[in-house]
Amino acid sequence: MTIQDVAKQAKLSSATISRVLNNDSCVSAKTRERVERTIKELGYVPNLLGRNLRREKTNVFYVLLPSIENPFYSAIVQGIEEEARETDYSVMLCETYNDDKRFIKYAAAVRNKLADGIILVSPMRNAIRHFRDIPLVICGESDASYDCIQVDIDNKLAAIDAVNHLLGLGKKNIALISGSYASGSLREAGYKAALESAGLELKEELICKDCYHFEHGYNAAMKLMRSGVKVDGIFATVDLTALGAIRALGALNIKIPEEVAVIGFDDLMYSRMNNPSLSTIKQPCGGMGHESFRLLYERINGDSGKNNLVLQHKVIARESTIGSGYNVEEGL
Amino acid sequence: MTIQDVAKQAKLSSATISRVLNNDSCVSAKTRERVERTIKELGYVPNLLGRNLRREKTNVFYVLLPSIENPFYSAIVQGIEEEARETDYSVMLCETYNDDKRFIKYAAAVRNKLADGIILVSPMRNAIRHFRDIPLVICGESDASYDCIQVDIDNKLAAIDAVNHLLGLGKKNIALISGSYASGSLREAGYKAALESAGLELKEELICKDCYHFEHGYNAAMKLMRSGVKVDGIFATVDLTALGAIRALGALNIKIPEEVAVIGFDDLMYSRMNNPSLSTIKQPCGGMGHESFRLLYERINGDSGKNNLVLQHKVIARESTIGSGYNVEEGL
DNA sequence: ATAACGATTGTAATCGATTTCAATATCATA
DNA sequence: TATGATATTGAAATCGATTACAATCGTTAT
Repeated sequence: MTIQDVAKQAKLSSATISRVLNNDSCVSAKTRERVERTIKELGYVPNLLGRNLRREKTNVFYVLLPSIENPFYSAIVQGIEEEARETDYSVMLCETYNDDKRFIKYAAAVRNKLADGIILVSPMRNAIRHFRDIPLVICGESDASYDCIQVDIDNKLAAIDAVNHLLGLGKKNIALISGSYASGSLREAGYKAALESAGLELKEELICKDCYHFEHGYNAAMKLMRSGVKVDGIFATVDLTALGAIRALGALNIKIPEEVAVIGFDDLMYSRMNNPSLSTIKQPCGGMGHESFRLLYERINGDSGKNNLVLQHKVIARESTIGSGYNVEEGL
Repeated sequence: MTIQDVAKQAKLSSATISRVLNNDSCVSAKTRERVERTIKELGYVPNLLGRNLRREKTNVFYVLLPSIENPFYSAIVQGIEEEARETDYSVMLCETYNDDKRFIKYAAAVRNKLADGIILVSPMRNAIRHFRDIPLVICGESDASYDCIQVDIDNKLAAIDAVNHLLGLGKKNIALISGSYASGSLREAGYKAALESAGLELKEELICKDCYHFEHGYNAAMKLMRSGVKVDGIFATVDLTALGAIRALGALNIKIPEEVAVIGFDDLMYSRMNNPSLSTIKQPCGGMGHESFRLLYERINGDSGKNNLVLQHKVIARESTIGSGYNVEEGL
């Protein structure tokens, strides 16, 4: 069932069918109707390979993310999809597992004309080099040194806000549980800046690095609390490690937030479900998705100079810092 | 940069270049080498639109899932991707949000030759009809009435095992928190069967229906406990609602598992992180992914009769049923 | 030397759509 | 009626690869 079959059946040329399909140039109302009827009769659907080959365009974007396991990405993707729905573009999700082979493969797919561009969500630093020659937007984990369109929040400022929230509760011995990716470093910088502004001394023994997963946060908090150093607050640069830390504090029968207050970063779906619910920094994930799509779309369809965006974050105070002051049921 | 350019540069015909690209028929070692050198020199990559158009095959499978927000799917997808890596197939993830328009769109994409087949993960019952004429495997949420390849566990048996686990702990008043999708009904059937086998009376007031999210579980448990009915165990047909129930019990200062034991279904990543950690039924997600891919692959590349698979589930006992008998650190 | 054969390479058709350019139909005007 | 302008349609080239078939080359057997 091809456009030729439709043409034959309607006693027209394939050119005319194509014009109808594309609302193109001038086709008389009569023939247009005849064509549409025939198409419906035959149940014809255009072969997009043929079309895309001819048009040199697929109207598909790839969204590359490390893994769908991390629910933090879900809201970003949803934002992207919402925006895509307003256009004639489709979005395909691709897991990279931060594997170079995957990056190369998907970059090649764009060069091979299977997609028009890529939105790279939270990429590792070394991933960027594979995409230099490809329409690209980076969403999260941005870096001033990248020469491409980027959408992110101000991670340093957000970290300052998080630490200030703990300081505002009267905490003075605030530990950091951090990872060493691009925005991790910025958040660490924010932690240090906030302590300095408050006139507090920076203690190396309060800083735990290389923490990415629940277990890392658990172990880091265990070590901190058993080390004998005084700790009354913890800022974890991702919620996952904050949740691990809370679990460890619970195991040690330490009262949250009275003895130790905990704040995370990301606002995972599970952070409000946790017991105690986790205070955190909320990124405008939906907005980041929207803007990422929009910028890539504009980059490809004409009007766009390079355009980096910085969106606004928000402090979410829950039980892990303000205790019973937070109403669980209301939060649900 | 097309195959013609390579041909011109190497002073050969495009046919020969194509043969080299496809390890096809007989090309002399000398020319093969010359071609490969030229390809590398020019940095040529074949246009897959042209190739796929000619071959009438894309070597792409779509994996349709309701939303990546639910981390339960992540392990299935990972299994699919692992298996795909062993072949020359690519996998594209597509969110459906259980929206008919999405189903239609992706089914059309296969008819349009943008992909060769679809793995439908946990589809709603009404989704199937859009795919009747398309190479399809259903992964999870299977149903005897579907006429297509399916991979799943024995949901009824798994539910029986879950309830038996509670019964084994001496619980006698077991409530059900359930949703009404295909496997939800099977799990409900298992719940009833287990009670019957144990000679226990089925009490309608212990059954809460239409629960899918955390909030639903929370509200259901609240209602149960405040209703005055005696409850000493809860079986929730998905972990998300089990976690909600646990949160509610906590808010009511009810001791878990001494007063009420809770078991869920799915083994989300967060279930072991929860406080108390959640006992649950673990599905062999990776295996389901593997098998789904393999069956679709075989369906498309020849040797396959229809082939439905039932894989083995497992009971995971954690704090929410066996209390401190479960070692947290070990579980991490 | 030549026919026959296999190995290698080239020519041209093909996949299914779009689009340029040319051809025809339609209509108004002189 | 003839002319020109405009609206509508068709023929054929094109996108970039694959592949059936034909053509060429080198080698061996007669």
